Amino acid sequence: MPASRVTLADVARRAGVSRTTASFVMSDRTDMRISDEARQRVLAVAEELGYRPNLTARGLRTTVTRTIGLISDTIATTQFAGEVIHGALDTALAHDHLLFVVETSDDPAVEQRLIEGMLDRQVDALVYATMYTRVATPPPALDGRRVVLLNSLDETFDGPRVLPDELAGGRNAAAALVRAGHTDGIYSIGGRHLIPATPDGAWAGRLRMQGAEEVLAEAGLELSGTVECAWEAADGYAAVSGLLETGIRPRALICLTDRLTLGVYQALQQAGLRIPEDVSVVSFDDSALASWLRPGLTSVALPHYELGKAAVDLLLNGDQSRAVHRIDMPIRTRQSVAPPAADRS
Amino acid sequence: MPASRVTLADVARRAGVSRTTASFVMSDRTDMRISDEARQRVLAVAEELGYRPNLTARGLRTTVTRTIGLISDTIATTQFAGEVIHGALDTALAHDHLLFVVETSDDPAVEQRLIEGMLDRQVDALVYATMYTRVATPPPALDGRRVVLLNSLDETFDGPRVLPDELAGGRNAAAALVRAGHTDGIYSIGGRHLIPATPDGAWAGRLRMQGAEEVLAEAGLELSGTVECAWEAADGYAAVSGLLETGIRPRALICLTDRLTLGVYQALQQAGLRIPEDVSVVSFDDSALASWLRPGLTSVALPHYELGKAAVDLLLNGDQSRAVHRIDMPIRTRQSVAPPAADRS
DNA sequence: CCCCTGTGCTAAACCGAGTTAGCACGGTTA
DNA sequence: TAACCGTGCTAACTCGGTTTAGCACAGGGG
Repeated sequence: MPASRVTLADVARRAGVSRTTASFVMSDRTDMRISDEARQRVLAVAEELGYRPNLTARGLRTTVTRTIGLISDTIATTQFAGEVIHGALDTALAHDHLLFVVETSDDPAVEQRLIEGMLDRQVDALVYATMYTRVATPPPALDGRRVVLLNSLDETFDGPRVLPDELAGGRNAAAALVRAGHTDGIYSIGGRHLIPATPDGAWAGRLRMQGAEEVLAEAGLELSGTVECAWEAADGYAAVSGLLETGIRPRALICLTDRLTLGVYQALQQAGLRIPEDVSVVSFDDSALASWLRPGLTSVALPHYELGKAAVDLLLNGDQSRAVHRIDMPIRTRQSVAPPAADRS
Repeated sequence: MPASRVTLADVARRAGVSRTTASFVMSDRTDMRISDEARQRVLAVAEELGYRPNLTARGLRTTVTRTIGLISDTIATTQFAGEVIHGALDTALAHDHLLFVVETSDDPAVEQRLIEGMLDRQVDALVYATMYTRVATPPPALDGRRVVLLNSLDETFDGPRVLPDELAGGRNAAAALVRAGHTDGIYSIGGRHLIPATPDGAWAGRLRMQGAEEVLAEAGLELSGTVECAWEAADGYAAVSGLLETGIRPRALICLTDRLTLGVYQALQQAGLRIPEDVSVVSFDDSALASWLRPGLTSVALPHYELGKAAVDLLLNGDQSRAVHRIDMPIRTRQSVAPPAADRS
């Protein structure tokens, strides 16, 4: 039974002091003179009764609720949001905050309702997140609030933003191949994501490719080719099948997502090519899939957890500066990369 | 700028009535006599000023916050929690509620802190969820609260529980094969999950197998064999490779998870067997993987969204009866099931 | 003319904290 | 001996709503 909660008044009464005194003791304020004896008495009683301040009441008076809103366009579809929530949650908890988690499904009316709902509950600050990196502008309802943008390219936003460091990620992918000794027959599968929906390529795609090409150039190398295609499993299968049919025998592949790589694996294995003995494969995302594949897929991680963590950290540290925080994309090494076979040089 | 909010007092003043009257109008209470004229005036002013009640203040007085807590053991690792959150969120929103989402990482100390945090914020009710079905008992801190258990087998719990209907799911899987005309060479890969950690099998495994065997028996059929193994990708690969090496040529496989099936696909394709022409495959989970695989995998869905939805529905309908609500596990038909080839009967 | 009933409204208390203003007391100094 | 100061505390107000108790007035009946 939720036996009616112990209030500050209960504590004060039992300790023989006024509510005011009890309040000052509990909030540890030193600008008011309280005898050490009274302080100890209040603390002892609070402990004994298991007093916990009612944050709703406190919130009403102080307008701070120790609560943060996390607005996302999508939660379910991808593993993305799960990790972001996880990172945000852990960080919030470390600072004694809780999270309202909310999903707009990219519907402005829903978004409006959800934001109103959070403001009605007096959230202290908000993370405005999107599932994948794109230009996402927070609605006017958030103007003047403490907000951090997660995964948004909105340059006009006047506050901190958190983004994955895709350029460095691209460099990490190529560096793994260079380190293994690859010098030629390196192909990119997926490329910049030059499909009708994104004719100029996806932001992530452009930066990943740029990073990869930088590293190759620094080693005096270059890509033998790029298959531009969409980033789904079927596209990876088609891309590599096509490559093999033209007689090309790649020695290393930079695939732009793990999903894509699922198809790539199927195409390579169907053609009797062994990973990594015949062909090395690096990918991006480090999704659960990367560890399920055989051999385990070496993949550059999208730092979802760290993105969520960084966003909440910025909010709780009160950082309102207009800066872009790029989060490292570390490579998770598994078994899909090996030195090129000597007999085929 | 968050221009200081419009309060009920503002509305009352402008409408020329007392706060009491304004309050009664806004909360649409009929037990107090308000002239239609006054009512209209208040409503018009509220609309004009864009009045929104401060739910913190209301919560303090009424102890209802229109806020629900969702406690989960894990969020990030699986797609599970994402869908559960999604379903819970949608349903909460439909009833003008918001969700605190929280993850315990199965650490009782963390769980305790999180529950205290939610109670300090006066949540109205809570969903106590686990990532996969197991005996999970809510801690004493939740005694006497409105709680729904999601995915827990705790028989001692005195309230509603929500579970996937695994027995019906097992029936659905087998029925798909029977419907396609399969009569023999049907094997189960994964079985009851009889591994050292779960020597009696997993709850889901037992029910899925029972359901499948029921349906086969009703059609006068039976399994040609079961490979008991763990439910990861590598196990699926090993299981089917092993089967094929003994000279067995299965005609249909019931695989107990999509992950497992990923390995199964690799083993079959490596052996030159075509799906579904040579071997039909049904699976469980309907994860994203099922749609990524080639050919698309027919899979019995774990109804995560519906579980979350049902749990919140029960909470908001005030249902406190001690009942187990089994949620349907519908089969998602793709391309991995076909009639058995005639030439091999 | 008084009493009664119904209508329409409001004053004031309340929820549980935080915060401001100031009081009582003892000791020190002029 | 009064003025002054520091110490230790509390009364009362505040936040923005909900809720209880009851007041003022009009109209009808006896």
